[in-house]
Amino acid sequence: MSGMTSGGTGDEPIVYIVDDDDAMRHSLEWLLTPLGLAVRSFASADAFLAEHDPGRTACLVTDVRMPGMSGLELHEELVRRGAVLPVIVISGHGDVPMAVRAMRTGALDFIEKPLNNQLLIERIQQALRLAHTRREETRETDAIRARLAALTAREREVAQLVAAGKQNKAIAHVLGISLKTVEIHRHNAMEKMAATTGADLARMLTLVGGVG
Amino acid sequence: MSGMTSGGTGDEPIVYIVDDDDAMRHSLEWLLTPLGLAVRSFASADAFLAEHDPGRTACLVTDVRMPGMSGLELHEELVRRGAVLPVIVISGHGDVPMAVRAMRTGALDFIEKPLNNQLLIERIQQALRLAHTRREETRETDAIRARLAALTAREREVAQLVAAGKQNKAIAHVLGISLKTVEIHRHNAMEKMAATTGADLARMLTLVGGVG
DNA sequence: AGGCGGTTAGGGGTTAACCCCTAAGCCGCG
DNA sequence: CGCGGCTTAGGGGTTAACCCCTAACCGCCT
Repeated sequence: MSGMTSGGTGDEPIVYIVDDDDAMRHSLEWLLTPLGLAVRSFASADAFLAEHDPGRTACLVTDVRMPGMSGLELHEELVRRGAVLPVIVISGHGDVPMAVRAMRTGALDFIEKPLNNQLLIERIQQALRLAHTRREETRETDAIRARLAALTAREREVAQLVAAGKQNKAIAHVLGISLKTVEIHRHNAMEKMAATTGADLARMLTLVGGVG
Repeated sequence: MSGMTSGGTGDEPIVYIVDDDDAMRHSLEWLLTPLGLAVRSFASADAFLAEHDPGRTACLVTDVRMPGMSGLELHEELVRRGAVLPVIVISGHGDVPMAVRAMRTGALDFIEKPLNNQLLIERIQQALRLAHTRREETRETDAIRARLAALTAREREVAQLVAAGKQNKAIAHVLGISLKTVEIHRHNAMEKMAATTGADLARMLTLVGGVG
């Protein structure tokens, strides 16, 4: 469930900025762009949610206090949506409970204004590295999921039983079909999944959560 | 690397309290004990580090400001030591950076004084549930590690190659020994590891990080 | 010196996995 | 209606895995 949105090759990392304050957005753009970072900024959480590309290697820098949806609510909404992009929350009038809430939601950091530019840049670079790592980690599982989706229903059933270490005979008994048929499905599944051995198949399915 | 300390059966969860303020410690004891919770309190981080049982299902409630090692330093030291117990940090004079630091270190929560007893109890119960879950998760891997340690060097080598999906013939070639010998080691390894199939073995070794 | 655990190796047989080929019934789509 | 994809199934052969038994060599400890 990641990385299969917006097929473009746009793989350079991007920094999303969400802040209702025009001056702050521009100031951040002026700070980050010279570093060779791609920046895309939004004046509201809704604008960000509507227009950003969830499939991209990116991080988000969001202010807390904004008209409409707050930065914290935006963060929580992203988590609800299963987003994986690292989030840095900034705030002009933050307090401890607010910071704790942001961190519990999974923010990489909660930074108070006035911003320490050096610290912010460091965090953003850390966030992008993290985004890249997560992307790498999901790359293989995405490929596996894609191949898994190409299996027929029967092949998937057989594949799961194979991955569980059952032998063909047992699988045939469980599914109420012939040993020969199991061998066919097993072979097709292994081929479609590009698995060399049964252990390979098992590894792939557990990576994807095929056991449940 | 967990749960193999202090062999006692003491499996009822315990709440560790670290605070230099006698009144606060006693107040927490009086709050928690009536709930049926085992409580053990310490007046300093050093005392806690010296006397607590790292193998136990437990959580830690620690104040930040204390003579000697602070609560944050204690938390960081525990993380360095690979501890897995959930930590709740409480503070009378906390600020945002302090809260962020605690949360980044992995605290479950950072709570300001005066304490909201109901909230604290809730968090402690959540922490103990989490500790229990983590313990369950490490229980199997601990058992696997123990069985793995009972293998001879040769058996471990063979087991890893088996788990990698290699067939006996290939393993024999790699190790420069006879197919027969591989079969013996394989059989012994499977028996000692209580694995029914090669896939089982693979699962165990990856759980323990046997591939890395 | 004898015993014990680890490593090595073979004989011989059974079962399971894998490979190639054929083939039939079913269902949807052009 | 025929074609293709999915599922079903068998024949027949090769290879690999698994099981039981014997047996040698080495190092270490009693």
